[in-house]
Amino acid sequence: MEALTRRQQQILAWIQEQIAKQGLPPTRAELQEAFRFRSPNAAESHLRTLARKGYLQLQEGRARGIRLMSELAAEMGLPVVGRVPAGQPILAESQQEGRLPIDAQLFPGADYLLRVQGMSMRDAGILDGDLLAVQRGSEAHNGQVVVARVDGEVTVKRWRKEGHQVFLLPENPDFSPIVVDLRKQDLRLEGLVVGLLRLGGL
Amino acid sequence: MEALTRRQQQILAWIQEQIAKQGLPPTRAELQEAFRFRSPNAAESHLRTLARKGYLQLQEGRARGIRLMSELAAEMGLPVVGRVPAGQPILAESQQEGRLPIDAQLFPGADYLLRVQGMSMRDAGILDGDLLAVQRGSEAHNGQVVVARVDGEVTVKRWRKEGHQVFLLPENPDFSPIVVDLRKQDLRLEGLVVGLLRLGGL
DNA sequence: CCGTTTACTGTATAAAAATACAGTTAACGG
DNA sequence: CCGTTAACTGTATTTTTATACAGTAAACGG
Repeated sequence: MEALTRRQQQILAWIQEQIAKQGLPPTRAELQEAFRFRSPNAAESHLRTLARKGYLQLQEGRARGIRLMSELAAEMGLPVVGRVPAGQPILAESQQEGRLPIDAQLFPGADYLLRVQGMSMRDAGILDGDLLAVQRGSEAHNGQVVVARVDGEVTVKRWRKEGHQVFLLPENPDFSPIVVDLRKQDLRLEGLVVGLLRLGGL
Repeated sequence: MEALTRRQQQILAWIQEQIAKQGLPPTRAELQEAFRFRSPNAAESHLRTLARKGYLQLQEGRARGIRLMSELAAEMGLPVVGRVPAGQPILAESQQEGRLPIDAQLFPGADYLLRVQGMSMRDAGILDGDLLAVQRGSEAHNGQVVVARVDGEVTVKRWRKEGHQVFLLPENPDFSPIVVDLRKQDLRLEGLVVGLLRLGGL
């Protein structure tokens, strides 16, 4: 996204503040008043610039027809990803079950929701069918619950790295740890689990 | 707050929907269009009525100057309830930790979020610190996970009723079932667990 | 150096939006 | 049964609001 000048940042920030405080986007005249412009066109052209740079959308002919893009993005919620076939990228359109209207602030940083299959993380309170909020990333600390891909298969496990070996630890004594030798096997860290959602009762 | 007629409820609901979907309160003309009124005054007088009854505020002379009352605004999302002292009602203001911006559609029917204390439901995937979405109600089927109050204490357990006895079953062998004889002891069913939310990684 | 962008002033005007006034019909409540 | 409220129709008239057009001055970028 194209960068903003200091003035443009001030104006965008003020618009965001107005929406938060007043519950309404401002008019050109209100923007003019707030910044002591002597011409409504100063407001108009700032809005056009912000729209051109992709920070907001203007709805023509509508009073207060200003829509922040951040607002639009937040409204889209998070995609829900189901079974991921070996080799397929996680966010492939074909794997998406849909979207859930989740506020971006709820799981900060989350990129998608992954439906859990199996009971290998049972003792960490992660059950079959649960939705995990996943933040994409390729680095993890030992002990974090991660989404990883070993030989094309996507799995959720606790991460432990020691030298050239990675241990993907289940949290269920019925399952065995997966040991990956990075010199011999392919391992890809897809992301970190940053939250969990279970819909419906038990 | 004064009650609304069915028509007024429809109109208020539509206004709320518009604000959520469009990011803007509607104009009189948009309300007229949506409900196929042949006069803008139909919209105007409905708005006045809703304002008079305290459901919204009209800012005169401002385009789209409709503001849902703070109570309604505050009621967006769900309240988060923490430790509930014996005897206190669950939704007592003093016990609320805050609110989380959760879309009503996410956990249909949920009235509040209850923070779990302890590990008695561990094997049902409910861990200490988790948030349970609770639907208030005083009836449960055997096998459902419920929020109940025994002798003033709030607890989360699996429900089983047999005649005049209720078994509140933990899901952790380290804990013992609570057996309540309805003829001798006080038991109140506070609600059903309809979802679970775990914020942050593990 | 010269074209482009930023950041405005100043003046107009058409369209959108709020809002007043005058009615009608049906239901509701005492 | 009669006053009141709800739920509208129909017409007008301001105010707000968006937005076009014509400029200016300074900064920026190659």
